[in-house]
Amino acid sequence: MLESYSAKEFEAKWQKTWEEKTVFQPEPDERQKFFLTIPYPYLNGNLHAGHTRTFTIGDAVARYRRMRGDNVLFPMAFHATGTPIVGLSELIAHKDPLIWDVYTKLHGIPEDELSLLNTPEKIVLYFRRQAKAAMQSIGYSIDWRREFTTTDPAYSKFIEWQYGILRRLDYIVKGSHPVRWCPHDRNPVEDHDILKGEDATIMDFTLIKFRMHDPTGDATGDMILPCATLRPETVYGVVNLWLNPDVTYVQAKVNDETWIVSKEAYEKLTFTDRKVALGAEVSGKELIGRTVTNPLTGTEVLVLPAAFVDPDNGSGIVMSVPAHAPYDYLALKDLYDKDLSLYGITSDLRQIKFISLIESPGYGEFPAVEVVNELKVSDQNDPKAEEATKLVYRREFHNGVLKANTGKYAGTAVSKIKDVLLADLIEKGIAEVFYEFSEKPVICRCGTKCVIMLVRDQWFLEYSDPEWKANVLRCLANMRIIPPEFRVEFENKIDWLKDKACARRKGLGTHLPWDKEWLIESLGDSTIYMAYYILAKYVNAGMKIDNLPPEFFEYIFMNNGDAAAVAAQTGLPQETVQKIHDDFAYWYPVDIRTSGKDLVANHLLFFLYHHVAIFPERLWPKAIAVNGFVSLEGKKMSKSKGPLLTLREAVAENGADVTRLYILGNAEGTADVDWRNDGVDATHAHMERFYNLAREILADESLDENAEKTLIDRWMLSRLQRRIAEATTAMENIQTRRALQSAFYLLFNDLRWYQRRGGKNQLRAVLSAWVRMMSPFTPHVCEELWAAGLGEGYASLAAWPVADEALIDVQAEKAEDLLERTLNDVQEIVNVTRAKPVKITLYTTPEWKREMLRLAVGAAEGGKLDMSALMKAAMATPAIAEHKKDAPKYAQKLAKAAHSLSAEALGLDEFETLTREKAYLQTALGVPVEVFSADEAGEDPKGKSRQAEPGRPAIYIE
RNA sequence: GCGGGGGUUGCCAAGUGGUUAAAGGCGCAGGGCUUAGGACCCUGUCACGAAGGUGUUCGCGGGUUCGACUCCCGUCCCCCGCACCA
Repeated sequence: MLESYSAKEFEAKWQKTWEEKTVFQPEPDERQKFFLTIPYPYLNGNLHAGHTRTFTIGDAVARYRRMRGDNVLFPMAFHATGTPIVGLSELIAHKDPLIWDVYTKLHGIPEDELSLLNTPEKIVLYFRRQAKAAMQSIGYSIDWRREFTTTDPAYSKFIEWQYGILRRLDYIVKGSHPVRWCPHDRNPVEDHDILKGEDATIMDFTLIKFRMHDPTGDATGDMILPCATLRPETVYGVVNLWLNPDVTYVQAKVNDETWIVSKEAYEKLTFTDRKVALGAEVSGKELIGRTVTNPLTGTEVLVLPAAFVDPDNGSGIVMSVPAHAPYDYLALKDLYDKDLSLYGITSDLRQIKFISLIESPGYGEFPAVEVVNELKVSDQNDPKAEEATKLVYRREFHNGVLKANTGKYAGTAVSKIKDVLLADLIEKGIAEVFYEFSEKPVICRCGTKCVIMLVRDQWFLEYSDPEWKANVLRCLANMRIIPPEFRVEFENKIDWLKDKACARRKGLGTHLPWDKEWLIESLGDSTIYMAYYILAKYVNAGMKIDNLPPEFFEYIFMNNGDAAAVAAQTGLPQETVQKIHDDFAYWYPVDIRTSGKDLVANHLLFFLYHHVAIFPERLWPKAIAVNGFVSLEGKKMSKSKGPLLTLREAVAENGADVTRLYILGNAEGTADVDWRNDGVDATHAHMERFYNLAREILADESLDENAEKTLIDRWMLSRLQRRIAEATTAMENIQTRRALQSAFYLLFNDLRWYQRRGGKNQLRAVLSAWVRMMSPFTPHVCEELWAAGLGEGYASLAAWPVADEALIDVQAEKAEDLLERTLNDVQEIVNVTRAKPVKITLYTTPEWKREMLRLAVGAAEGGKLDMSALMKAAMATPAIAEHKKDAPKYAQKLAKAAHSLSAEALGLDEFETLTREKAYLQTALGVPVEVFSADEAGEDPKGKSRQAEPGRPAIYIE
């Protein structure tokens, strides 16, 4: 009896062996090096199936490269800088019920352990241990001598050095930017801090400053009525202003001006960089009926009442452009027959002429009017007014062009005008920017309504710098991007990237060396840390670098200076300094970084930016591979809401190899893997079959590899070469699914056919290649099998098989094809006729049809076949001429298929093949089988032999 | 809205101009394995068909072509990213 597939036992055994025998701890040598990195995980929870996918892809690639003879460095570390861990420790300390649930149920942490994690340090330590154990439990070939955490003091030293360089290069500048802000917490809010309004984005409105003259005539008494708009160009079409008569407005000192805005708007202004002071309240009613001056056109317009004006949106004052804005048109229309004398308005509002300023195809003068009529919007309170607004906005934005009445902007596309105009208006002092949420309200987890805060004197990484950008694009152009269609995505994102705030007040991390109040933002400290892996080995071995000067780093990483000088300055042995320097020179640059696709627009971009800024071109990264996510039974995984599958759970339930095989075999590239239990079970069953078959082969002492190779032996070896070639190509392109299809599933089927056809002597040779091909994917079971008699050393270090062209045997493959096709044809006839055959006769093609096919293939051109020419040639061929009765019919058939004619079928002696395999055919069909050539058909009761064609024997079933 | 990816036979998923009714897996059905089997092996799985055939399919609607799942145009739907957050 065979031992059963006991993954748990031997997986642990091999993991221990790898570690004890330091199998994956590379040192520089004469081999080609390969440095592979994967973004380290953030330590605010356990590793889950998403991490598992990215890491396992990386591990498979590392193992594959290793087996191809490269000296592979695959290190791993842990990310802890930033704010979430601090927040988490507080929530755990307070036993926040939601967090408690998430971490006990989803992350599977026992309550007593969780309750101890009440400081950031304890969390980091705990999850670091968990993560490492999880990674070891799935068998990653990581060099753990190099692990570190981003909160290590030595790492901080490295980050300080890096930021010193960036500062020196003038890539770090000061500026201000708007953030979502919680007034209660006095802190920016992140997505996961938000209770409601998570999708809200910050939109920049233009405030256009309409001027209300002081009735006393003193210009210093003028007041500003700022109108917030997303379409500043429409200032040319303003015919009145809207105020809500039921809203309380306030006067406010804003810098040196007096503004009138809604109370809500005033509150928002206090969070901007303006100097503000609250003045008297003033009701909307009082202002209605006054006139104001359009600051751009100088036109005087009336302030009118409208209910749609929301005091909590913009300034609470709206400019009215009825030609292009449905709400404005509707509100004005609503006033036509109203008595407005209580506002002192007696003029006929119908006299107000609309001003059209945008030309767009499909619309006339007043698109707003047209759309309102088209959608039958009744009034400003009709929900359809919203739809009408969006419709006009969309069409005008994309297709609209400014008309002559916009002066120097005439002819500009609406889509291009905003930034230009805004800059001009600001320059003229008649407009300002005002930030507003796209969705409201936005509520912080503490229950407070969030505002937009303008953070001043913030440190920025100047990613918009044109030269820096150009260098990153150049770096990208020389890189390999996998999958290739993601290259354009990278290009777009580089183009789009703006300056990024790189310092924070809160959280874990490294202080800015020149401004200690600030902590370096955590994405910014994770950009060139792959270089630090080289150093980490020495730090872990006891070297102290906490007080090392920049010169040390300069020498190690930039080759500036010399070992002797650095040794003298630092007190380190010169040998050590030299060794680290040489290690770095050997291992760098990064040969490939594999990552989830969520990091494309942030981390991976910064990774390129910082490498380009700091390192010389020869040390820029060589390749990036991007992969998709993992979903669970079709549902998106969520760390905070579930469902969640942790790496440890997956391995505990299914074993390391099955987990790896499933995750690598079910999707590749940016497609998501769907983790489904029935699929995992099926993978488990396959794994077991593989193991059992392999054990059977290993136990079979009758195999004689040196016996003369039969057709089926040659076929098997031929197929094996093809599978090797396919899997190799796939692995070169990091297509794990495709690689596994060939290396595992299809090869499995090939082997089944081989055995079914009586093959056996090559089983061991096939198994040897098979186990080696599977080793990057399912390393434990492969070690187990390898050690059971396939070879010396470790499967992990054995040579990846190389396809041997000489073993590709086209004849053997064609013969097997013919056999399989013939069996299928017989089967089909049997199915259709529902006959119970007692004897089957096969007739292989007559020679003249082969001649005819040969002629036709030669004569076919551009998918066409000239029948008369073919027949002429045919009749000139004696072998065909003898069959002139049947020849035209066959020629016709060939002509019909002219576009796909192939000489394929001519390369095989079908009669010889089928005769030789008669015994197998009889076994497979279960009845006696006779084989004739149609040229000597013998007894042919139904004349079936006439149907025989090249590649397709005629069949007669009795 | 912008950018990227995608919609294939019950499900997952290959396939980018002809050898494709369309790989492989799962599921399902039938048979075998001389007790059982959720183990293994074989067969079938779009429809019709008493001779290997024919018909209809690849989100939807058009077009190019001798020929399209594959190319072009339009349209609908789904997923990811849009930042200061890891």
